[in-house]
Amino acid sequence: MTYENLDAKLVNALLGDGRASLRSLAEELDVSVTTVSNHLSDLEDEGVIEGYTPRVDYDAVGYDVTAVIQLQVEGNALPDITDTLRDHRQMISVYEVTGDYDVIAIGKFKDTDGMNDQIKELLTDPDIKASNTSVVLNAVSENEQFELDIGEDA
Amino acid sequence: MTYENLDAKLVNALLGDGRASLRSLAEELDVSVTTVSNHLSDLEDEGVIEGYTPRVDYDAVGYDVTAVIQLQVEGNALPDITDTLRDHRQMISVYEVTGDYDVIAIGKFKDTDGMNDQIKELLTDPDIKASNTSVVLNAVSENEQFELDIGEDA
DNA sequence: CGTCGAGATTTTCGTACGTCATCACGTTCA
DNA sequence: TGAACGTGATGACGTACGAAAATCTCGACG
Repeated sequence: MTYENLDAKLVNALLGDGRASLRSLAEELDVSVTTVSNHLSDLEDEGVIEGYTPRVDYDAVGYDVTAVIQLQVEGNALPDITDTLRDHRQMISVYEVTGDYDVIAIGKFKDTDGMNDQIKELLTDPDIKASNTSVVLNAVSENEQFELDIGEDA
Repeated sequence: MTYENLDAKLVNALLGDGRASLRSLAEELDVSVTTVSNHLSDLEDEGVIEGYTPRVDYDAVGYDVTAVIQLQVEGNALPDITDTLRDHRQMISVYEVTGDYDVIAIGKFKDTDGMNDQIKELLTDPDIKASNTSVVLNAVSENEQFELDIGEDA
């Protein structure tokens, strides 16, 4: 075939417009609609593309405060803590990490009061040994998805 | 009308499937296609929905390492640092924050060597007074977008 | 050891059909 | 008065299917 890395190009094109039609993608990549359809199905089956979402501006709907919460946790309680955090719907990312703290979580809140209430509630857990909360003053970039190198795919 | 919060429901439905057709959305929300089309256009114009993207599993394409980088920066150099970080394509989030550090950035890398190289390069900047890198052992959840309360919209 | 080619496999393509998005219009309902 | 609705027309869209092209496999031959 004429295209070495159609899959990567396809992902990159979709990163530009996640609702682009198969036809417009086909034209952009200079292949047939069928080929786009086949490759896209494959990418979805392989799990490279896990789904599609709108990019919601939470600021615009009243979630004005973002916070980065770092926790030191009793070792054996880690799964419980991370489960709890994940199930908090306003937690957008929860990471187990190396370093001074064991967990880093990022959450969004409607105001600092709501944030304080929720964080205080979390910290009642006796397995949390220490915590540190940083409030985001400015989200320079957030949840960016970068384009793939042409040459890498699944 | 019969629906108090069609906008929020519409956003939530799209969070479930960002490529859903207007017709399927209309059926799901029990309103007409015309209404869905109008509201969706409004949401996009208002900036509540900023666009659409595929959810790419970067693990599946070789970016196995995620790191959280915290920096202390000379005050007047902050804009330069955040600009530099944002322009690094592998940085998915860059926040200016309160607390012990001034900047928290989250990046994805193909391996720890690549990570070390990039981070070391960043830290050559004389305006960076201190830094702390945490490697993600387990991404419990990442870039989740939560559903809106029925009752809130733009 | 290199390469040749027939057959099998994979990939790409064009077509066709039913569905979809969009727009303009007038209507209904609170 | 404004928001939601229905209708109809038009061009675009997604998908299925078989044909065509490219690629791979592997034994045979020089």
